[in-house]
Amino acid sequence: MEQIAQILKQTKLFKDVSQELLQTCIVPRGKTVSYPKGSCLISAGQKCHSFLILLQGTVNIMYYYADGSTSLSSKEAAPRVLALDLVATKSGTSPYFAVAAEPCLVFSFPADLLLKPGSFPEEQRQALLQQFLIMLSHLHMEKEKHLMVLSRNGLRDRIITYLSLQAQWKNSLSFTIPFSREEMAAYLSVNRSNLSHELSRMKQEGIIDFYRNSFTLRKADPFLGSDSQM
Amino acid sequence: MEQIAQILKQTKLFKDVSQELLQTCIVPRGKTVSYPKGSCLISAGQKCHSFLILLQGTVNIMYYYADGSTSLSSKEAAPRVLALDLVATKSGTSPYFAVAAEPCLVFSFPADLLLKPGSFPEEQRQALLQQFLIMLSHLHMEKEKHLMVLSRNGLRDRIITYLSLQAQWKNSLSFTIPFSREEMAAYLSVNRSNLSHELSRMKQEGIIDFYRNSFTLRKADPFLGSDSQM
DNA sequence: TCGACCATGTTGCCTGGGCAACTTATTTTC
DNA sequence: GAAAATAAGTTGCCCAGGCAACATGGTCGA
Repeated sequence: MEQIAQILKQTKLFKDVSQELLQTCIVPRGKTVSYPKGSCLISAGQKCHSFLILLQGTVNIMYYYADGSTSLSSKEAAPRVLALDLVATKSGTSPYFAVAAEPCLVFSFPADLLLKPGSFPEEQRQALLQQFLIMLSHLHMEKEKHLMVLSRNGLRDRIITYLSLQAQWKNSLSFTIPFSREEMAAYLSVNRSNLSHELSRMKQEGIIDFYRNSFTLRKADPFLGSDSQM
Repeated sequence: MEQIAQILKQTKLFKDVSQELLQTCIVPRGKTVSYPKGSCLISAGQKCHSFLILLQGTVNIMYYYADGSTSLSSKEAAPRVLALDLVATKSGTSPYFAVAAEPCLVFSFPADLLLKPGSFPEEQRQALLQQFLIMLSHLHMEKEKHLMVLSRNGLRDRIITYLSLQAQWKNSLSFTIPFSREEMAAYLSVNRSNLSHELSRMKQEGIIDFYRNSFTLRKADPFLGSDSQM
């Protein structure tokens, strides 16, 4: 049980909160649920007014469309706060699915513990709200980057935009991405085999180098990477 | 000069703040700048730690790429708070350009007026931060929707996804969109003439009806629109 | 009322990239 | 460590949609 508070403290949200406080104010008011691989932590259309803390496992944030097709928005690994963006809205209605990519353990507690005064020392609560705001804006920037990628039409342009943003974010021309090829293709919303093909071509042309999910940009990339975000 | 406070109060951010308070706490600490059509209120890479309040005019939020191509993220009309998403981040670095689509008048003030205590009655400030959070999450949802649209590959799928989300948002099968055809094409990141063409085809097939920027969905759309967002 | 201008709609050509079918590499299982 | 399973890379076909060039209709100023 103290394990929960311990993992909570590893999240960006709670990093500055004492484990004791978490143990007394948060842990007793939430609950822990485990999800088998493939199950949904959050479904589109569902309302969510609780913070979900991913204690163990990884989840994919995905969009599902009427015709059965899907697309990958992001991949989140424990320890991680989910549903940040949902709890701040009035309705809390999710546009996306959060799917367990591997077996997950999730601790959830009502968002009002943070959003409303009372259940927390007020000063702490203010600090947490501040942190919440920062995390939300961070999440927002991730979406902006994704939009920048998907706004490009050509396959190669999409790849370059994505890799450049990654390099900028990691502040290095060499970096690893969190995706397998298939996931990368889903994130870029392109055909997997074409993606592989184009990557090979770009390697041959000396633009990039890569092995699996490790990439290196070879030529000066179009983005003059100063500091990136956050 | 009181005009400024008056327009400020029309924004979602300040709607619950008295005009007097705005006049004393905000207006004297900010400045007003006018931008000719086509000029940049915010450039990508630039740091922004001020709230920008669009008093008059409209701006396009756009991404610019190295090869000169652009894409349209959104269109904002006065009265409106800009740079919401930037001020919450540490660096405040913008990934996008805010371009005056018509002559604009902008009032800006340091974000710290809200983010840090001192320059505002504390209770008011808390309420404003709360509102800020809601607005940011709203903005975030807009990006989510845009992502859902751009994740679709087919032209028709993109159109349907976009129109369905609009219908859901407006809570009606008939609605107007804020875009001209050209802007709509830019938002959808598709070719304008193909967009027109496909729209016509869809009209002929009885799926939709439209005239200019007024649309009506004819057939049951794939999204079971309950309440949408916020 | 006319002409100029801009937004929207139409047509056809051509290619980028989706898709399927396959090969090769890598990891897992017993 | 061989077989099976999974992930990555390769090839070719073919059509959706980018692009250009043009047609139409709507708006505005004189």
